[in-house]
Amino acid sequence: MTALVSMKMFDRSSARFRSDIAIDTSGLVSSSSVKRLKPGEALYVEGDDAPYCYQIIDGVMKEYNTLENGRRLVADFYGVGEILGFSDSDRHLLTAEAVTKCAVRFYPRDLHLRWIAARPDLSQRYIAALMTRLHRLRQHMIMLGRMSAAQRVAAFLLRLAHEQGTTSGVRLAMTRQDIADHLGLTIETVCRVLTAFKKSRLIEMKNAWLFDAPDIRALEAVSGIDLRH
Amino acid sequence: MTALVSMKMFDRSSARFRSDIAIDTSGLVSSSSVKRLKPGEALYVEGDDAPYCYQIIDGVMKEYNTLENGRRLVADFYGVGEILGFSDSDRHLLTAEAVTKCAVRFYPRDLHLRWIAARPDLSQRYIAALMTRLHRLRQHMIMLGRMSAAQRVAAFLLRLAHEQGTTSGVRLAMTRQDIADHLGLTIETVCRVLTAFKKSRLIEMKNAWLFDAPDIRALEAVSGIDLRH
DNA sequence: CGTGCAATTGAAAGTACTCAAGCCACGTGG
DNA sequence: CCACGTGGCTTGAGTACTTTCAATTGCACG
Repeated sequence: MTALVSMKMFDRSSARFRSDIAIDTSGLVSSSSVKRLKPGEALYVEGDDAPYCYQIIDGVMKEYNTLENGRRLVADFYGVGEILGFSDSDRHLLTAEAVTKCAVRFYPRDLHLRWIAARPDLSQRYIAALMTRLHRLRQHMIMLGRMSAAQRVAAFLLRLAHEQGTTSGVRLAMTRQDIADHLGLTIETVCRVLTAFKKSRLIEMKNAWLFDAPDIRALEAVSGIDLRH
Repeated sequence: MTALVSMKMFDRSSARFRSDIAIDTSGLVSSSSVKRLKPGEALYVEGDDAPYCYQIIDGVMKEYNTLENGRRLVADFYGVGEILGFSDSDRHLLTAEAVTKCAVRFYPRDLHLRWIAARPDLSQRYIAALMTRLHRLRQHMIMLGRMSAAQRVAAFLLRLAHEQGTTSGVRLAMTRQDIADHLGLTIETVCRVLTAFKKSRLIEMKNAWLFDAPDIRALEAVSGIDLRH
């Protein structure tokens, strides 16, 4: 009865569902419940108490925070198997919201932490998961600090293709605004770059939320970095 | 004989030496040694094995990585009491280099981890330290993704003033290039912004490495965000 | 077949970057 | 003691890229 979600540290080569952040929570399932969310519905809000940890069972979620000037920064998008809320203090530092229809399992946060603290091996795993997230953030910082709009969008498309394990029919679950806020760009710039990619045959789009990347190498060349380790 | 360096989670109001990342390492001192570094000297290099953890005894260090295109991103600067190398996997993900003359204590990393794993309370602290660093990175991401050059420089100056606990004679230990690479700007832009700040009396500079901020409020207004929690 | 939201496109403006030169403090060697 | 070289900082001019503001188009839904 161990519904193990293995944690593949620093191995994104086959991370179809980004299981590198996932943690084995089988021992906690007994004390968990499931919540369903409609697109746009919030799971928790910045500043809220953080009594629970959440694991995504189905759908895509995003975490973001809103700045004083009304601008937004989407910290990251999360897919099936990923844990949310585990890296915050006792209050959530970000808002989590459903991008698509979602189902999440949740269980008491203190239980999660106590349960982990009691088992050194799990502490290690937990620490490793935090380090993975730290590493991801660093990669993202490089993007925000040192890459052009085209490079950022290319890198983002590559990430999606990679996660979904395909180069044709890759799904853009999030809006252009979400992408823009994730990449530190405006929505218009995202559109323009996508249009430029289409014109130069780097990608093809059946509709606004589905694209093919016929030549991954070319896209990687545009992105200027490769995200493998 | 407990030379405690307390960890003040999420309390930077009195973080003169950013002790929020510091960890009590008194139990490890016996198995540690001290290394001295000249400015520009590397403590470890990206890709190196990570057999040690380091605690800064004196001086200022920086961690950065270099990109394919030769550009650089300075992840962060670290002062007395802070721990380096603890948040990496078994290989360093960043290069650490002395900004000023430095002294660091170092001890075996696996010992550090095993020692921590054996004590649940310390696991918690370690996890908390990782979360603090995660939070810091997020703050920095906001800067890189959503703030103008002037806002970034203002925020950086405020951080230094805050860490050094003074508004007059604040020391810029790092070069303009380091600052630029930390803020995701060019060296020229950093200079121009500093000049603009001088002209508008937001700061005064005796020389290139020492500044006064007579009106912190005004500087905070320019930065657009305040870094308190 | 409207209505409304999201995406796209265009034109103008602004911001930060690139390249290039000048400045200044400091250390070295004649 | 001073010319010279070096490294880091500053400034200027021109350019490229991204944003802003303003329509327009496209698509899903009632």
